Amino acid sequence: MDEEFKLNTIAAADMPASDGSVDQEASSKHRRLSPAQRREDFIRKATTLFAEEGFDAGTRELARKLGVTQPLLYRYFPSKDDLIREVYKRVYLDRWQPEWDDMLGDRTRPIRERLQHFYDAYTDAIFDRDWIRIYLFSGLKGAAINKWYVSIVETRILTRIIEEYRNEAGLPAQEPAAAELELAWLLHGGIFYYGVRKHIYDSPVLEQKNRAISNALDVFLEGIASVFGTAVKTRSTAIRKVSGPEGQD
Amino acid sequence: MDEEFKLNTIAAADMPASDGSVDQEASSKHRRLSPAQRREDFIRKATTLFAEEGFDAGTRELARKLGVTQPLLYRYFPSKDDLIREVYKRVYLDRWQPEWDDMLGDRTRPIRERLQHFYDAYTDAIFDRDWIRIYLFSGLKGAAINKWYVSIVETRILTRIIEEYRNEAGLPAQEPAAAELELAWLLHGGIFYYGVRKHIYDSPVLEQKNRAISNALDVFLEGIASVFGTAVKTRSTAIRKVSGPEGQD
DNA sequence: ATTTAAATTTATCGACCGATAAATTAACAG
DNA sequence: CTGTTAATTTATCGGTCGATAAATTTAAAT
Repeated sequence: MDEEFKLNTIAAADMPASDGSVDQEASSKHRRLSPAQRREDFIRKATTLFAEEGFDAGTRELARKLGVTQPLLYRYFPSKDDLIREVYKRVYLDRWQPEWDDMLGDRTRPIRERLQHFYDAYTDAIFDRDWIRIYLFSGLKGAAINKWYVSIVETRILTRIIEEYRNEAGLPAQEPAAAELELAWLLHGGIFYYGVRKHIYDSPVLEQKNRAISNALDVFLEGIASVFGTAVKTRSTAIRKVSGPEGQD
Repeated sequence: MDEEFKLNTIAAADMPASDGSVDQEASSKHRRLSPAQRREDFIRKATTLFAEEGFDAGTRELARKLGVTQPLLYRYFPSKDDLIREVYKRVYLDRWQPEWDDMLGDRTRPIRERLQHFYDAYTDAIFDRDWIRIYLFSGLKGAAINKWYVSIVETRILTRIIEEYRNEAGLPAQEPAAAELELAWLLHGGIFYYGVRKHIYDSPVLEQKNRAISNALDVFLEGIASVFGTAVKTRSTAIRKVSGPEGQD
């Protein structure tokens, strides 16, 4: 893990969409694009192609989807691996929102509210077919950036969740124990798996994502309160029933 | 999902191991194996090869690992896809233990004990590098057997967990609501993700798997007890601290 | 020892892969 | 309209893929 990665600091670049299956545009036969635009299109289409078929998808199919020929790719990227690396960057780096760091640590608000706010926003960003499939494909490939990102999740999200919980519960501040981190992984992995079921298994999930998260947080916070032997005001609403579509309160 | 799958009913076949990187055996140059043994070797080695490199791994590399030539494969399998289907069967069907069904429904024991027993056994079977990687690779490929298995998890494990919890908590028996099932997925996915971190991300996890499961069950059962507005004796041990390696009780 | 059946290898095919070089053509400057 | 630059295409190479056919070799039967 020598290569250095750096999380997004500003909003991702916003360029024209061009999402159709074969981009032949309106006008004549061979339209010319600016190098920046063409390069952007390659990365964009490569992301969705690799997300669907894996990184073994062919460069010819990619070119076909862009309505260009295959060798053109090599005017913008020295090799297919370089293209893949650019896709990694888009997925892993550009989608991270700097404000997420602040959301979890904002002690002016109760932790329950912070967690809901964070996971609503975080899953809005990552529960995306392209993102989650590229994430798993790259994980299976053993890509360095995947391992790096896992460590980021641990330090910037999970460690913080434990720290903030201990603070709110009046427990002494300390480095989270391995077993405590593992509990944070339980929550995080449980929520993440919602996205896996939806976009990898193509399985039906509870339609209201925020409901699923809300219930998950209730269970988690009430659960660790009991397990830690501490009490913390956690529930967002009055105790009634598991809030789902059938009991629309 | 027209193809019918059938879960294992008896223990998986037990044939000689042959795990070395290149099986050239002791004796002479070209050893001949019985068709059954050779076929078995192909499936076995294909499982670990595909688990590592995905289903795009070449048939020549597979043959090389077995110390035979590539066309020999086609004497035992009509096509590579047929070999892959056999691998699927081994992973998805043969590892399922029929007794798991009974474990969760055995009302002579408290639900906490049943859950620990089940997840200890279940994860012993599936937290295996070959299993979990083949599982995700096939999921990403959209294999029918993967979707089928997800439905099996839902009906045979998660639905039952909710039913048994409701029973133990004295709640009226009823078809689990979608939001309740989603909570069971939270537990299941959280536990499953332990295996993903270990075998897909190659990330360090809490060494004692049963500890991680035990803590997960404590949080889950205490949590839903609060959320459901019910109380159920759940803790396995006295309330002390999150049981981890540091507080070895 | 000879014969026979089948397990295994050698040789090869057509398709596709990533990549390179050279020819072409669109767009723009004057 | 002409000339120049570079975006794009055409043509192609060497390698690998899954798969097939034919030759070979092992092992067992007689």
